[in-house]
Amino acid sequence: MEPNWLSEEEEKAWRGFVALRIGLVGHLARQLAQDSGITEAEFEVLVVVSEAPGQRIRSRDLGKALNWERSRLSHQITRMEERGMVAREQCKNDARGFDVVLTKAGLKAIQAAAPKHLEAVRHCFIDLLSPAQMKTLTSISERVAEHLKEEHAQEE
Amino acid sequence: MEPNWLSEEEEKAWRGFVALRIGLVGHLARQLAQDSGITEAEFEVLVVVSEAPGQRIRSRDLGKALNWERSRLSHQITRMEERGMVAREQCKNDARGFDVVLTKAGLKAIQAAAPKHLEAVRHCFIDLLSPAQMKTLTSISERVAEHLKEEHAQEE
DNA sequence: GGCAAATTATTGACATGACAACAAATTGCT
DNA sequence: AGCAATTTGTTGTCATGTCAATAATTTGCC
Repeated sequence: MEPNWLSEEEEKAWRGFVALRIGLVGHLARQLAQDSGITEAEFEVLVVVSEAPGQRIRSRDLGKALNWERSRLSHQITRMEERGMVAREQCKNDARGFDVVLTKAGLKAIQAAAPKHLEAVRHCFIDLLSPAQMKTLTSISERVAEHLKEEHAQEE
Repeated sequence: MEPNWLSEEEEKAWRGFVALRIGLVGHLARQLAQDSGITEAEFEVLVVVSEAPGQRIRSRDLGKALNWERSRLSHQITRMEERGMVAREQCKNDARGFDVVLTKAGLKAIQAAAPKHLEAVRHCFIDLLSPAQMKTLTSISERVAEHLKEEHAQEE
């Protein structure tokens, strides 16, 4: 099979994306750890739980919102429970399920972290983009997401 | 501090980027594992080493090319040595240094994996983008990379 | 030459995440 | 009701990555 190598433009776009992902995500993770003492994973969980009605959400739904594997979520919740950020409570209707509930400490943590993280995202990303660039990026994301969805649908 | 929340457009761009990064990278990693039985980290190392003159590169330079931490590279090379893909050899001029050398098995692995991975990158990303989108993405990457570089320079 | 500082690489401990095996409860079909 | 299939969640194991501590060597300056 003769590979159809990337053109120079394509190569630049691909390498750029790879560098962007690694550089930006790494930077934001470090910033979050330094400023707020929490990890990105913890931040993501806290955001979803804190936005849920009653600051309580069923594990299943949390997993869907984050698009995480079951086991990953389970491990993460265990760790966050140990750190006192969330608690597990039995689900009322379904004896299989658990609700993840925000604790006071968890609420404090997310309230302290969110504005700083938002500021970092603005400063290192959003504010660097023109409206046109932002629109293009959104359309790219949508296009790829759509494709991956189809791809994944075919596998089943 | 009153947070300056993201507008709808900004939110879409940011969430889109996050989803793009996770979805695409995850997909490519799985594809690489299934098609070629290697991880992304292994692939990256093999690419750089195989492109180096004599298919040999000093650990330090490999680290710079990949932009990896020392320890990460050291662990990774240890694992890949165990799997027979590369070997360590003493550096000639510098008794501190080691060259990472591609083995026959490593060469085979990268030769088998590269076209498939390239095809996956095309199919799931590059071929989905218009030339204009590609240019915009490149400019976004450059803009953010430049910013992060400045940011990082200030810290020192 | 000689010694402090920088460079290069390794190691161990720990956090995280992926995968597979498992357990328990619910659903759906007959 | 009854039983298989599905859903939900946990657990153990392993691969990977980060951080801090360490060791060996080279470089730069006097």
